[in-house]
Amino acid sequence: MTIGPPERAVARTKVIMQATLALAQESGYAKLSIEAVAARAGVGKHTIYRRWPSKGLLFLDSLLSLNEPALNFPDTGDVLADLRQQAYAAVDLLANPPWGPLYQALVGEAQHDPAVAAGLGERFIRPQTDRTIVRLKAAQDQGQVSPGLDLDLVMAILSGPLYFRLLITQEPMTHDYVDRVFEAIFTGLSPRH
Amino acid sequence: MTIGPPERAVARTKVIMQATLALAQESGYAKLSIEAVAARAGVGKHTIYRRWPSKGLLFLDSLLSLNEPALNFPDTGDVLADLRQQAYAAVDLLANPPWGPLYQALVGEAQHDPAVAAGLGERFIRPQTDRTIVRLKAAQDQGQVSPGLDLDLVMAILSGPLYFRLLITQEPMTHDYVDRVFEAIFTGLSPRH
Amino acid sequence: MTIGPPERAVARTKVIMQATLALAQESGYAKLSIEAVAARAGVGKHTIYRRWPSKGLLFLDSLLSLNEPALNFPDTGDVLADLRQQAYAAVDLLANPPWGPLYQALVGEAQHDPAVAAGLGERFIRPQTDRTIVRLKAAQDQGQVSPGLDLDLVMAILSGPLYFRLLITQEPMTHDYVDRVFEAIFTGLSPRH
Amino acid sequence: MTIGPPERAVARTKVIMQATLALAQESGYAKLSIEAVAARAGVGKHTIYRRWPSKGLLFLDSLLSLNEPALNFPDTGDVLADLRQQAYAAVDLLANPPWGPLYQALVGEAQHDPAVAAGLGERFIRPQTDRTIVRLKAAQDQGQVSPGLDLDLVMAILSGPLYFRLLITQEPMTHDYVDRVFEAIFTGLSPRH
DNA sequence: AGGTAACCGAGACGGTACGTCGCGTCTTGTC
DNA sequence: GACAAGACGCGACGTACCGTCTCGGTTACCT
Repeated sequence: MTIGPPERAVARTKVIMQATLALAQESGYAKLSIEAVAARAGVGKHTIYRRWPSKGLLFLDSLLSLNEPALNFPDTGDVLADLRQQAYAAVDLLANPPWGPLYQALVGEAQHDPAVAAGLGERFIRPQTDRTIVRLKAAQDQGQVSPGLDLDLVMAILSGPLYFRLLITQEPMTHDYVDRVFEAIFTGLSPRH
Repeated sequence: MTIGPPERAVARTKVIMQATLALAQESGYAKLSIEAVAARAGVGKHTIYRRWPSKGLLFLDSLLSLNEPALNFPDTGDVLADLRQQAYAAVDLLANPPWGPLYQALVGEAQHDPAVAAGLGERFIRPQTDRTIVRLKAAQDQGQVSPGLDLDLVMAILSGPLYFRLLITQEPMTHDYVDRVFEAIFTGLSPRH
Repeated sequence: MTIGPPERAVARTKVIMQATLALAQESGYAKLSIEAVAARAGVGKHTIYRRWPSKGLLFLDSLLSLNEPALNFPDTGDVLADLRQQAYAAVDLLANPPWGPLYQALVGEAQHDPAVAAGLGERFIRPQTDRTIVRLKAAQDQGQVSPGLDLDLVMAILSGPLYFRLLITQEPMTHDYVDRVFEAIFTGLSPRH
Repeated sequence: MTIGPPERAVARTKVIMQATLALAQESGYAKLSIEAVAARAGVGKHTIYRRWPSKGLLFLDSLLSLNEPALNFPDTGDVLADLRQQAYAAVDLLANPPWGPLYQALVGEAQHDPAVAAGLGERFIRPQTDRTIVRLKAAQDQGQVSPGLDLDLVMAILSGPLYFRLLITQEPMTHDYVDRVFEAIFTGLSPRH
């Protein structure tokens, strides 16, 4: 006896998401077309255009509809270990299908379409970052992290090398890579460390 | 009796590059079309297809044809200061038109087109990285950098946060941001530093 | 305690007719759409489809709902003069808005849609013709018209040139044209007449 | 060694005409679509739009590309007999497939689209009329037709009843009908004739 | 100097997809 | 319980580019 959006609409949305993901995985985002999504979903094109203004935002929604395997944000008391766990989880997600290639394409699209960039930022990056920052804040309160440190900056420093690998060098991301990044950053780059 | 590439071909290539850049700056890479480039350049479409196999590679070439303001890679003996200078130069380039938005679009395209990714890697990222590594190697030899350190990894750690800003959060990049990244990385994230 | 059609239904029909006519006059029959009629009339599309099976028949009804200015069919005893009066009246109707262009469009639609052709024949042409034939019959009885003559044929001969002008040459129809047609037909085409 | 339009273009035009006629005969003009013509002709839609601005004009051209079986315009010296022959020929053409239904649809379209009306007038009606008028002029010179008579008007009077039948009552057109029209017009409608 | 081959602009061409419109059918929720 | 509002599958619209393909009209090179 709850009130909400008509079930029909929900069902359409769902089938469209699935068709989008299926086609994106089969042929890649570049060859994805709204026409093909509509055909695959057994849906009129207008039903898609009614919900999404562009291919990019459709794709963003469909990717986010894959309920991410709950990137865990543990708090064991050891902030370094916890961050490493988060990084492992992120790598596990981004280095493997289906997320990996799709996410890469999504970030690519964000460079062409400001609306996608905004959506990606608000709906994926920001929440993800916030949860990391919660952990960092706790560590900061316990004196494990420099008091005045900009925690968004820490996020950028920890994530940056991963994105560099995903997007720029496009080499495989592994736990080992995470380990080496962490070691370099936290053990220090200078010989005296 | 000079030997070299036919001058006309060179001239044509040049006008195509210029047309590509002009259109990309006016309307953005997403709306760029080979059709429009040909029209703007006063050139047959075939003349473009003869030289470039795809829009992405045409765009890559045209961007690289902007002789980058020679990112300088100084060696003053102070490796940290030199790296910072490099970062400043990179930010000056990437944070401002025309390079900034165009480069962002190029990296975006590299996510959709492996050929662009390869070209970008070989012709821009790799050389850039190599020159940085030369400087790091020198520092390493002088004992200013940990002996066993993977210098490609250092590059990733230094560049990563900048790319994160450029591509993910899409916030403005400034010298101040570089300073804060360097301070966090080299002064250390833990309170004891 | 009166018996009759529900008044609300009548009212709704009326507003639909008006909307149809208004749109047809504004944009022409070709651009008329049931969608637009419903919107203009402030009525659900279903309400229209419940009453009319096609755009053509809706338009036919709406045109006939304009109570034609009672084409008069006089009987003054002079059949030629009376027919001429009828022709004048027809021209007055068909040569001027709103009837003129709308009727022309309706006849056009009748060429594409047999249902419209049938409706037009039964509900406009046939009654009109019948009333003319009544007058002709009287004249025939009085010996003013050849006894064996097919009066439907006479109708075709008198109307034909008017329709030719309306539909084929699409030149303006005037009383003068009627006069010239009548003179040629009744005075005769050969010089001996 | 003549100069003219490229053969390829001529060939395309021809195959498009044929596809248009085939589809129009199969499904009727109302259901004809440029999309379907393109598919049937094995041609891109743009190739059609490059040549014709509307479905109506495409159809007009395709109908006229059926080289009409040379409606003959004889001159035997007997103008009445010659006109009757012309009328027979017209009826033979318009009363039978393929011309009949297609021509009817074309005249219908002319009521919705001024461009079609103009084309029809200039490219079919006018030439047809002119040839009839040539015959009438000769008769007039020989004193078989009233000297001052508007010959366009004669054409309207002779054609009108045929078009009335084709378009309004939509009954079959036969030689017999022609005979009855001619008898009524030329023998006279009044009993004294 | 003339002949010929390569190159070029222009753009036609078969396609694919775009984003929009209207069809006729179907919910949904309101009055 | 009738009805406005409009979602829906569908088909077609007219447009934009794709990458390939003629088509003539210069170059520019080689006898």
